[in-house]
Order: sequence, then structure tokens, then C-alpha cells
Amino acid sequence: MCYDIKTKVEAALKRARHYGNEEAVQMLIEKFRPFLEDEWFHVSGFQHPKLLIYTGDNSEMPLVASWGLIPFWVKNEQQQLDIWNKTINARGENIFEKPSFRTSARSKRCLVYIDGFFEHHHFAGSTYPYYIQRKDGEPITLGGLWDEWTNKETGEVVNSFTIVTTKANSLLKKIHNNPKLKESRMPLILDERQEEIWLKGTANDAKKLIVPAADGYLKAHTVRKLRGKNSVGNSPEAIEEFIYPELHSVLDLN
DNA sequence: CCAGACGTTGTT
DNA sequence: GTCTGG
DNA sequence: CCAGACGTTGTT
DNA sequence: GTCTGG
Repeated sequence: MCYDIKTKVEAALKRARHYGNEEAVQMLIEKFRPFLEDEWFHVSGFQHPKLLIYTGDNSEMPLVASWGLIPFWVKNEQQQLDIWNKTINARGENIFEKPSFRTSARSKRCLVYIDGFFEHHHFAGSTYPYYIQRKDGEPITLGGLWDEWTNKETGEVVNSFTIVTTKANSLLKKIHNNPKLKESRMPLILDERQEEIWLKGTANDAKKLIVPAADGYLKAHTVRKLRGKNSVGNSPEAIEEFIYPELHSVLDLN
């Protein structure tokens, strides 16, 4: 699964820079700056941060969306608050059937650019967070779903998104070993070719992309606690390597 | 028929 | 052990 | 997902 | 909006 990420506006703009024009990108930065954190070293989906996502509507121009998908049929603010803690991830195997996701799975798929994500390793009754990133340090593109919801109480239109998950690859299987969970999961990671299909292809084309990332291009290291009173919050320390001696003597990721 | 849910994860 | 809050 | 609370009473 | 449970 994927509940914790590291990202920054600069990473999200990678796509706009590559496929769009620099002038438009500069205008975007100015337009979005008031609404966005420049850099999240660690942010959880439960905080529902606003991030930049890319949609099929205009695949070079990002838009601002909150993490935690609010389906278009949500009736009121109470229902919104109830549902968006449950739609931070979307199980890839079921997105075309689940009421909360199926409309978006058919016609509102999106891309989320991040620098890395976090998963917890369980050992001897404790949890140890790992930060996972590309070996080459480039942004990771995640496959997501988005929707547009109108808050009838205020008239405000809210964009929101969820991260699609799939089975873990071998690295994530080693890390993500919660004893309560039988099968480990990881976010859907797309390469450049797959990004275009995810945004513009048919539902059937998109479905075929929902598989674990190839082995060998991600790396991971342990970091400080992400949750509870000992967490460091949104600080550069969140992604720094932090050694837990009791763990490093037993877990070999290679 | 209406009311209520609509999600993720997956066991010692 | 299990639920809630973040 | 993990961390932390999980109760009564009644007010600084 | 649509399905399920009662």
C-alpha cells in the first residue's frame, strides 16, 4: 500500500517541463504556490495534503487535488470526512467494480509525481519505517484515480485523488511484512510509456498496467519514526537514513 | 420498499 | 484485544 | 497504515 | 449514483 510519501512541486513539474512549454510552467508555479507546500519530506494520506496531479483532460498541465478520493456522489461534508480516510489507496484488482472508484477508473485516471514513499517493516514487536526511492534519484510516477466533488454546502468544487495499489515486488515484500497482512502491496509505478497509456488509453489498456514494479530500480533505507509523538513531521530528517542496530543485524535487502 | 454503505489490509 | 484519530 | 486509548466524576 | 441488507 502507500500511505506516506515524499514529494515536492519541482518533482511534480517534471512532466509539465518535459511535455509542456516553459512559459506555461512558470505561470503554473505562480498560480499554485499559494495553495501548495513547496516540499513535503514526509506527508501522510491521512493529512489529505493538496498536491499536483496530471489528468487525461490536459495531460501536460497539472491541477491541485487533495489526497483521499471523494467520489462525485458524496452528499455532504460529514460523508466527505468519513470517506476520504478510506480512499487513500485503491486496490488495483477491484477499481473497476468498487462504487467509490469505478467511475474514475473508467474515465478519470491520473498521475502523481513523488520523490519516494515509505513502508513499515515489522520486527520483534516494533515497526521500522523505510524510505523507498529510485536508484537514480529521479521522481517516481504513481498511477492514481481522481474525481471532482461539489460541496453543496459551500458551492466549492474539490478535486481529489487516490493511489492505486498492486502486489509487492521482491524489495517491497522484504520490507512490508506486517504479520497481520498476508500479502504485501505496493503503489502502482508507471514508466514513461505506461504514463501515456494510463492517462489516454482504454480501460482495458490501463488494466494491463496494474502490476508490480520491475525489480532492481528501487532502493530503500530505514528512517526515523513516521507516526506518533516521536515522529519528526515534515522535516528533512524524515528521509535521512537512521540506523536501528537491532534491525540491521537481521534484515538484508540485497 | 427505504436506509445505509460505498475502503484499505488480510492472522497467532 | 479492538477501536479511533491522524 | 500505525500509535494510542481504552473510565468515572464534574471544572482550572 | 448504485448496490446490499433488512
